[in-house]
Amino acid sequence: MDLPGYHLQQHQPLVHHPGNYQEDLINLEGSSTSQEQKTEAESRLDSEDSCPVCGDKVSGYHYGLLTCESCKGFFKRSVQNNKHYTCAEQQRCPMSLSQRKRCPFCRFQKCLAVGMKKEAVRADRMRGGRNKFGPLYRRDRQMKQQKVYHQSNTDPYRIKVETGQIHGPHALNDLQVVTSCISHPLTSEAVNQPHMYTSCMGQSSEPMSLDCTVNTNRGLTPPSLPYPGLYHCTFPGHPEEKLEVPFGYSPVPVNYTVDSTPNSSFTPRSTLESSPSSTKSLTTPVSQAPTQTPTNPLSSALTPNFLSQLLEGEQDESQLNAKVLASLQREQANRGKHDRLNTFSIMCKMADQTLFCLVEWARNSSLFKELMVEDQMVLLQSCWSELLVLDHLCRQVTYGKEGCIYLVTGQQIEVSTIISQAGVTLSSLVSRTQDLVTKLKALHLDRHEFVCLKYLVLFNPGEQFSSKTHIQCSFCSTLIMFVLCGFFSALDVKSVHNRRQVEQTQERVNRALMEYTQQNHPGHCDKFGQLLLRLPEVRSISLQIEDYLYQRHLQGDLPCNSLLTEMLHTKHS
DNA sequence: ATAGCCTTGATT
DNA sequence: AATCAAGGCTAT
Repeated sequence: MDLPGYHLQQHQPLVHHPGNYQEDLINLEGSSTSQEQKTEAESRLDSEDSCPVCGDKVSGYHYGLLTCESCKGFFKRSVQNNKHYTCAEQQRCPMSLSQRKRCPFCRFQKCLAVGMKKEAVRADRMRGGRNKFGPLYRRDRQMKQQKVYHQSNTDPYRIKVETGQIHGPHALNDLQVVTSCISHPLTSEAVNQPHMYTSCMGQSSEPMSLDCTVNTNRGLTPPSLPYPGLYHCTFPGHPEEKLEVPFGYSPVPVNYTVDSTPNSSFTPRSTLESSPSSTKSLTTPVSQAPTQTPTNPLSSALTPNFLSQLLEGEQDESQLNAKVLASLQREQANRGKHDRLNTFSIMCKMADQTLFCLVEWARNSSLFKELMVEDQMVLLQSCWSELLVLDHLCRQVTYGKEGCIYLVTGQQIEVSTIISQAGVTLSSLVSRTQDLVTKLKALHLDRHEFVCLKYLVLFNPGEQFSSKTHIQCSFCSTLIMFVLCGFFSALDVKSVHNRRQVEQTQERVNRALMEYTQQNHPGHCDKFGQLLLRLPEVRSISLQIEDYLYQRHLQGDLPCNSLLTEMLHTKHS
């Protein structure tokens, strides 16, 4: 996240939406009678006037969004005094005007969850004046007005488009921001609107989180490690529409594009379709290459076909956009008014779903399937964040407009918005990622080259986890993988068993990339070298993202039950 | 510790 | 000069 994008570089999470993100996000208005509509309108007004934390009367914008006077004071005291609360119950205490005093822990968590920003509490205690969030408040107000206007003028059967933000249940730091900006309503209207600002701030929930980086949080929120172990049951957070999970038993890969148009070159194919031919060709020793030298497994003649095989697994972007967007909207719609995902959380969800798709992509790859399951897992655990970054980069190079980040949902967020709201870490990630995007755009990276880079990253036998530590650390992840995959035999994931096989595949892809660039860009003498030179930066960014996400995770900012969290846990534990 | 009201001061 | 969000004060 940026996360690759996700990173949000989330938490793209992006655009913020100033509006109420609660309402905005993904709201389906519509199907209600006039009477119901009136009720909804009333409740909407209520929610706009009520504190997203406790429901009390809002007194103005405080630390990022509209809240009541008491929660403002509570939040200020908590942050200024670096309070560490604990919950005597299950950390799910109800928060209302009458009960807000009962559990400061839950109240503070709620404050963070709805998007109150610790960084808005001044360390120097200077009074008066305005802070850097002033413009946000203004935008939020504008968005709300627009929203009201919109609501009163829209077809009831239309999905609202507000932009929601994403904030994590707790304040997120930087990433959140990124992510957050996601707009809320992820409707098509939101897409392509550079200013999705809206909801982030919204009182509601939106959060804008962004970086809380600095001390604010630390300590306030005990690390809540979300490992409910629910994973194996429903795999929450992942595209429900999937019928299969990665590594599923079924030979048929998930087909996102069931209803997709066949003409897209990105249209994914089922393994059933592709495997027969691809498997053969991929596994076939190079002997067939006529011009090839004995020592070179890859022949020029084979390259085109080889590359086309690699491209077969690529997913159609528009379908991916729609799928992720729909999934987020669905989740948001299923949440309570004050339980909406904040920007950071939305970004994390986006990253999580993207990750899920990438795992699926790998799993459906003929080359990857040749590896033993244990090695597949080692490789994925090792390169997942790099794949996310690469995926994000490709999206930006292909669809991103200048100064904007194109999210996996198809929405766009202005980089400046993210930077202005993100913390140091997140801003740095976004900047580094955008710099890389600029370089790749200059290189005119195309799909073939991109897919080769993905494979090079995937088939990197470089660092593996090792030994017992890994076994322990990766337990959750491994468990999930097994559940998802139906594998029950590989608890002893260590390093790649068949290193040579992985290396040979990597070399093969490398060779294909080299030949491709030489053949298709003869004028660009060193495009191949230039592309490879970007990988270290991808690696670096991915590691920074992992660190960032892990920190947020320790603060309890990451949504629970996500593959993303499990991957992080595996690596960091 | 809470929360309503007051003061402050950069921005508009 | 008016705003208004941030910090301060203080009765409860």
